[in-house]
Amino acid sequence: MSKVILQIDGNNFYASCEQTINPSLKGKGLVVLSNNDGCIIARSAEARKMGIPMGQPYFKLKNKLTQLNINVRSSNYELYGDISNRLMQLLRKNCEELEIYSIDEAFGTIKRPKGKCLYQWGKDLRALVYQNIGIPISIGIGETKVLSKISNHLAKKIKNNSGIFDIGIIQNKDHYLHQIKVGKVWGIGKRMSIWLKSKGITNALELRDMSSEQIKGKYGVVGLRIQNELKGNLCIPIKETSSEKKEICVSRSFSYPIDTFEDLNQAIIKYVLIASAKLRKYNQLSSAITVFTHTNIHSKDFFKSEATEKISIPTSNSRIMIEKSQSLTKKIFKPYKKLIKAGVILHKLQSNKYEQNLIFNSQNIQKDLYLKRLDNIIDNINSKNGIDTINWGSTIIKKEWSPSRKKVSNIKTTDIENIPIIYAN
DNA sequence: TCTGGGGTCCTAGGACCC
DNA sequence: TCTGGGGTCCTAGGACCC
Repeated sequence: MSKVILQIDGNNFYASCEQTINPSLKGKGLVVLSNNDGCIIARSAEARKMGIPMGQPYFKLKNKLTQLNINVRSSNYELYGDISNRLMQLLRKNCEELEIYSIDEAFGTIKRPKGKCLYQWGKDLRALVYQNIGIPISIGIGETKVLSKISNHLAKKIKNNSGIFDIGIIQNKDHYLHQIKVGKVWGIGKRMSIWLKSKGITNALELRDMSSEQIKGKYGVVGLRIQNELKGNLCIPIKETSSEKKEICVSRSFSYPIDTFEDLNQAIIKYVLIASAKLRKYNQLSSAITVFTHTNIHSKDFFKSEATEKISIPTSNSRIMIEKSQSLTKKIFKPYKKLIKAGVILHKLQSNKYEQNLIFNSQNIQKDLYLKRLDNIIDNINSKNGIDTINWGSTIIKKEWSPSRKKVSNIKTTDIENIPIIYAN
């Protein structure tokens, strides 16, 4: 028995989620848009076949989508998050280890009975997931993360293999690695691709067999690790327990450019509240906060601005965070700049297990406790009734610049009223 | 007119220390 | 006036991921 790495992901995840809660969309052209209905971030298989590209701005393709009769949805992250949780629970039951890598993707491990292909095992898991969650998945199997990623890619690419591929059982992998373009290898992005191509390296096979010295010289341990993984040596381990977050970022594009301090300030306060609520949810504290904003990145006079402040006593308290952010917002604001986006980053996160008390000032202890209780009450109410149910006075704002989601599916799996009814024959 | 949001890891270089 | 060598910690920024 030897351990193998599995790489499992939901096919066209956001589109599949929309199809699951609204089966009339199944088998049809469908795209899902990013926040603010900006870009296309997911496509059903049918939309893909019709030639709709990924990541393109919606406005450029609006007419084409209408012509082709393709359905359009704004993203509904509450729904996708809920389906993702259920998917991961099911995968965890069926793997020995599981690392949740993103909303639609996980790495797992299982033991391979000596010399045995895991095709049937994958086929059973796939059927189980489809039956319970309603989402089609692909399964890639290999000796390392990089190889299991390639396997998953082949699982999708090669027809008639039911979304499963096991490269780990193949002795001579050259034939398959040759088919994988170097830019498709996990960890090789745009920059590294350009450099590799300039050295005559165009596919995964050539990357595996190129000079280690050369890649190490240019990209250090990062490059070397990818090459080693291609050779079948495990260098990037499975991180089973979802390690604590290192930073939390909340940022949004506005529905139209803003240029007043008041608008920026209100946006930042709102993002600070969302970020500090997340921090409390993860039982963490932060000791540094950054706020940033910028104008349109595609414009000639692109302007960006950011500022950071340390927090001497790590906290997750909304009010303290708002106070800190206020001076930062003043720093980053510049008049007459057409700002299209702003955000907040909380960093230097730590567990709240060892939270320091304000031992030097008994009045502060009282105030601290009071603020914590207030945060808890607001969090509880908002988690049950929606993020905006109770808000701080400073965030009661004119809403026009808030990101727009015109085509959001109004069905939530978290709301019993919205659960689809299925009639048995 | 309109181009997402949220992360991680690594490295170089500065600040500081002895 | 001359001004070493080695170490750590922190930060900004690059590159990558989904």
